[in-house]
Amino acid sequence: MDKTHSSGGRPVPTVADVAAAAGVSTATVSRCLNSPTVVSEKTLKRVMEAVERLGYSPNFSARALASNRTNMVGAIIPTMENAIFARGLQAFQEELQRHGRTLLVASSSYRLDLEEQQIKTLSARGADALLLIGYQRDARIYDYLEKRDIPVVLTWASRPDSGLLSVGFDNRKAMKQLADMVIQEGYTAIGCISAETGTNDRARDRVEGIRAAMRDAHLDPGTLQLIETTYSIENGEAAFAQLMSGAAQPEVVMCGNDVLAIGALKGAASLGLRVPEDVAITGFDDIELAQVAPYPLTTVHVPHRRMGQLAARVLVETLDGLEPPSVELPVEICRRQTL
Amino acid sequence: MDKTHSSGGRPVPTVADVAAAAGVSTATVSRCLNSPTVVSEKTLKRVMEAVERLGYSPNFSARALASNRTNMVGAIIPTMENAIFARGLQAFQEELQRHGRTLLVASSSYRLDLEEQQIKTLSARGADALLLIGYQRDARIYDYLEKRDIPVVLTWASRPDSGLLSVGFDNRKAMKQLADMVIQEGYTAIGCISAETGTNDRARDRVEGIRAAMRDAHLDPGTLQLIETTYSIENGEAAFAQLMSGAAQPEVVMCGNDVLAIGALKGAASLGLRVPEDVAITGFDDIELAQVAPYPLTTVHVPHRRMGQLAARVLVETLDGLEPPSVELPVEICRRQTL
DNA sequence: AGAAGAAATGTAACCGCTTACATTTCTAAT
DNA sequence: ATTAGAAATGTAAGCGGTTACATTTCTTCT
Repeated sequence: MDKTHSSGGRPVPTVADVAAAAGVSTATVSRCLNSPTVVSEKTLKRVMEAVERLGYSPNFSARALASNRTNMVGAIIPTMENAIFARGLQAFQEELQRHGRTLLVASSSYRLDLEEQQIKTLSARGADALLLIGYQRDARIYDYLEKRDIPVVLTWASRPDSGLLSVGFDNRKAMKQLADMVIQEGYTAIGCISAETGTNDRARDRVEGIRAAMRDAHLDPGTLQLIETTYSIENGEAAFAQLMSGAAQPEVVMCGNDVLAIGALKGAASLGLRVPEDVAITGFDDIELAQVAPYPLTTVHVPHRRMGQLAARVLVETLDGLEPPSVELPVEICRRQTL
Repeated sequence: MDKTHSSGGRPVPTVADVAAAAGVSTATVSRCLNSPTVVSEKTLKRVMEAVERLGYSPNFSARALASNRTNMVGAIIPTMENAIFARGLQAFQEELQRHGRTLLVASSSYRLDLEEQQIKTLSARGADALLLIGYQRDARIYDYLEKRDIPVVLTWASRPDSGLLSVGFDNRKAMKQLADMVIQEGYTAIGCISAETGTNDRARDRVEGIRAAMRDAHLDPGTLQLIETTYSIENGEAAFAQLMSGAAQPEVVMCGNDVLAIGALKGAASLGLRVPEDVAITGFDDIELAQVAPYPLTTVHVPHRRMGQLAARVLVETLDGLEPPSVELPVEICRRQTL
């Protein structure tokens, strides 16, 4: 297929065509498009008319090659199926769009090896900058990105003293706050359903927050009944059933996220347990589901949208040569009916 | 900043470096990477070792410029916040990834003008192909894309006879099927909460499906009580309240999607109405929410994941020069407790 | 009017890769 | 051994922009 012609149409115009049409050099056309201020009013007008008339739009790859910037920003998230990531990503994308950048997406399925692969793919694809979730990954990856001058923003976590740019919140502190409240209410037999803590720093930090609260209250953190499973309502339900069938039934089940908590809630219903009278349940994230559930869920509200938006802003500023500081966003305990 | 050097590191290697290291020409290096079969076993090995040793990875923009393909596929969806799009997009992305393509994302916020702008942006960014939602848009856009040889797949709808490639389902038929069932159950006073039908062909077709069912059953489609609103639980609740406060209260409220239906369900609860005894409610999409709602929702199940995956497959095939046919996916009525 | 300096524009090298075409090397048949 | 044809490799011309540097055209001041 002849790539300069579409079926029966005329060739796609290039700078040279515009330059010829406007009677100027290609350099001037380029300047009109990229820094209109350095060009005279008159030529600008003439060139822009030619651009309009020919329906010219600059070839992206050529521009990227010559200027060494793609204006694309990559995001690597575990999965868009999780509403929290979808929401954060949407806000991220909107803010990027506002700044003339385009979003490249890859997903890791919560696997560190796949994430590393995606990081390489997206940087090879020319992403100018990257958004990543959490902080846990091989140090060599950070080296690789630094060597390539690809700025990174970490989200969904906060590492103010790591030297890495982040826009997120403190998972440990947030969960500890919730656990403090739980313990304050008199609960001592605590169960926890978490995502896998081995490969997921957010999950690990949250569990750690519970343990810290227990220590503070002179409860033995060793008594925490922890079940790790993967993200789904069904798994939450199964884990809940398992917890409640153990020797020492917990009085409260703290879940690593709302989806697992909804599963626990379903589990309680099918075991005929009243919530919170027989067993209290808490979540994390405050997704839409949390408020619509049979019992409105007590959970931790995370400002996902704001996080995505700020992450974009911070990256764009970095690309513009500034050095914006990391941001730690506040979270809020939402006490509803399950505790 | 010196782009060939990172802070203190060595320059990023190019084909020329690899060629020199392996003692071959740049053409041979390129061939090793792109069509290893035409190169001799021995040189291939030598070149790949050099690639490995130098940590070479081809410059994306240069490759795109020279070969006129970016291996990026764009998707323009209303918003990722809607779980159905997030889910479909995730499947789309996974399948693209499997075929060595990367996903570019833009969002239109359900606005046709923004969508058009995004289409232009993504094609200017070099997207090799595009996924779009629905079929309603200016004919000139299809011309534009055809002129640029950018294949498109339409999803979330089915237009077998339009000449456009689509992987989707028939919204009208699906909703009619549900409405047939509703009418079969003896309901005649029908209300409907829909997304805006003016700019959303899926919404329009679904409402049309209800009307068609009414006509078939000799009910006057003019009696359909329709409220249009935008996507959110709150709006669904408000619309429901409005419907029920009218002179002729509907016996059943059919909603354009599950989110609106959940809102209606909340509305019913706060009005003290029993579902389905006092008023029946139906949804559309079968998102997770539908099964967890206070009353499990009667709705239409749409195979979002499968749609996203097939859309990717069809686009990749098209890019590979094949001419895959459009696909119309079956939907399934999920009768649960709200009807 | 003439000169100095600023502003606008032009020239052409370069970005890193692919690929058409030319050349060399190998294979196998005469 | 020779040679035609196939296979492997090399040469170099783009791809379509950007931008450093050179040149021309304005201003403005003496």
